[in-house]
Amino acid sequence: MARKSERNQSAPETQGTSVTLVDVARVAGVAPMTVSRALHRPELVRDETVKKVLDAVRATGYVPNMLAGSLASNKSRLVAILLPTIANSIFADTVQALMDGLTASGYQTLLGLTNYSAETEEQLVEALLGRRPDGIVLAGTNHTSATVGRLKKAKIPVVEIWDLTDRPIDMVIGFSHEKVGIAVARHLLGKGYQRFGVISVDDPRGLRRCRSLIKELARHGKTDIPFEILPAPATLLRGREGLSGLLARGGPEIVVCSSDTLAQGVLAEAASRGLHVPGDLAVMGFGDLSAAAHVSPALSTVRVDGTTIGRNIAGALLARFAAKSDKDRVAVHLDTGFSIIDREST
Amino acid sequence: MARKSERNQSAPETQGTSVTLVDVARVAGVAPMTVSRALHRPELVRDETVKKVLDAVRATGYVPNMLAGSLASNKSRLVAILLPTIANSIFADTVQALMDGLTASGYQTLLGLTNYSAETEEQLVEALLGRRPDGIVLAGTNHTSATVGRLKKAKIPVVEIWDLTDRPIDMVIGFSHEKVGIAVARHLLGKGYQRFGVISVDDPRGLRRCRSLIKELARHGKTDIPFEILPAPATLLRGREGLSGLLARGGPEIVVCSSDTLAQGVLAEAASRGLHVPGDLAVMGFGDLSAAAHVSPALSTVRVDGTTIGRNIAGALLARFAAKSDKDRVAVHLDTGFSIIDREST
DNA sequence: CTGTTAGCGCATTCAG
DNA sequence: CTGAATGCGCTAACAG
Repeated sequence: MARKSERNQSAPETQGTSVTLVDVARVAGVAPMTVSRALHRPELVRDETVKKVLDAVRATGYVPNMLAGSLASNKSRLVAILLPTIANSIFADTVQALMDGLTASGYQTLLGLTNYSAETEEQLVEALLGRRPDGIVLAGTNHTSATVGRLKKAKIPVVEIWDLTDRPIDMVIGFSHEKVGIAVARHLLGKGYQRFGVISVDDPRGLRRCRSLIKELARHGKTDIPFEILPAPATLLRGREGLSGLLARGGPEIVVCSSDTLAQGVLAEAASRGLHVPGDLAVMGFGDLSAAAHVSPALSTVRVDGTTIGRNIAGALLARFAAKSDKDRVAVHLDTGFSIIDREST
Repeated sequence: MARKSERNQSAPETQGTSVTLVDVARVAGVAPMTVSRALHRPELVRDETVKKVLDAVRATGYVPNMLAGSLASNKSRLVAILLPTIANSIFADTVQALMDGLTASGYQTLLGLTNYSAETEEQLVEALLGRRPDGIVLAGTNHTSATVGRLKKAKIPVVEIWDLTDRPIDMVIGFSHEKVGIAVARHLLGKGYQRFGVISVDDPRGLRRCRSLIKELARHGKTDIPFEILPAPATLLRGREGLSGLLARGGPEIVVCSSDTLAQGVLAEAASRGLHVPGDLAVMGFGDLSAAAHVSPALSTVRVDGTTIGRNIAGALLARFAAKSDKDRVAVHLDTGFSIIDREST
């Protein structure tokens, strides 16, 4: 069972069995270490030698084994990202920008889907940590204590996103869902609305936005707000169901939705019932879906800039990766804010 | 710089520096190999010993280093997935089901976004192959020859999805976009439509569906079909723009869209212009978005069951992973089909 | 059922 | 600028 490589050097790309650094080194007529350097730190190697190595790489079809590299260097160039779901994800823009930033710097992405379950998240964190990622990104700030413990012990940069907390595991980049609720309530009250309706899917952050809204409304004397909670994830159908539910409970003037997707469903249901938006019914959404505000000229929404958030996350991680000493470890606690886009002119 | 572990065994979970198998073995009073077995093949170890090991694992906070494990065993338990984009992805259900299936079997997912570029895909494949994934999933069948070469040399299961081809790299699970176009054309002609309009984003598969439709219409004497092509990715705004464009070129009776997202945008634009669907304007979409068919009771669509596709992909990969000899390597070339859901009763 | 031996493929460290 | 030695943490294969 001779496994040492004795491939025919004159027949390039002929074998499937793994080509190693040693093979490349032999073909190039240099030491393995020189190949490694030529590939990763070419400035330390004479141009001529680099060229020989590169030719040998092409000739052999060598693909560096990053498992071995990561093990030896104790750096994986891997970032784990944990999201609730990929369906209709409000995180889409954030993830896109984050991954773009990481990829541009040579990092790769491990994805895990928690399905809104802190227990699932715990298992995923445990498993993903086994890959020794250089950093990890988690949606939200609500984790089991075991998860938090693991993460703190891992001694790698952790970014909790799309939320804020006073007791972050490490870094936080997000905004206050309570503030969103309050801001929306005040905004709508300021516009003179009297009869409210609220629709949310059963997502922790969405619920907090809506509950905060309802609480703020109560503070202004508006109580017993009809509130429809539907199963996650948010879909257009859920939005339609939500509006149907609200209408059955007496039609509101304004419907606030926990997400743009839901709001789109509400618009669809309104259209099919012949309700004019915003004349008969005003609708407010929430999200970073690029086109959300364009669904209907009449749809208002809370806009969060996912692309910027994603870039900031990538930036925060890359800065940490580049940090030499702990002195360089900037603390990131970023309130990314949000804005209310009001399309209405009632 | 002593790096060998000499942690205080009585102070559990006290250190961040990596706990290794050897540490656990020492605490448990067994050999390292026994720890490995107790963790991965407990049926080969006496229950009592397993228990000792598990206790030691908890006491030390050990997290197995899968980089080392993968290197030694030549199995990474990693699957790479390459998609065009994560935004409004028509693949969402597919990916969700695929990842669920893989996760349930202990596999983890490396994600890469190609942005609809075969060159980007090529670079990603090269980089991801460095992690030595046990399998790889690619959206579509259009790849650079370098990509194909790399993939074939890698000797791992490859699944091309959401399309069909006569010359697959390895396995294929998808359907014919040409057939979709033809089927839609015939269906709509059969319903008596005369004036067609088509909207697509600049996505290879979407374009093929639409071009096939237009070609089939031509075969039936309908030529010069207005065709709006907009920049990817598909958004609601693109749909609105598309309809505006078509209306400027003389209103069609029926608008066929390359995706449900686009169709939703068309519905929104139609609503804001006071056009009744399907009375004034019929709309046809395409996708696997769970709620798409519920946007409007009047929206027709081509339905592809992404969840089933995802399950099949996971199944095909897992079967390959389990295959002992090449004899067990089932060839998978699966036409998953599609169906036309017609909501209209003109 | 458990232990021992020998690497997996690479990068760190030091010598030249 | 290049090379040689050493080991990252784990598991396959074999021995007991």
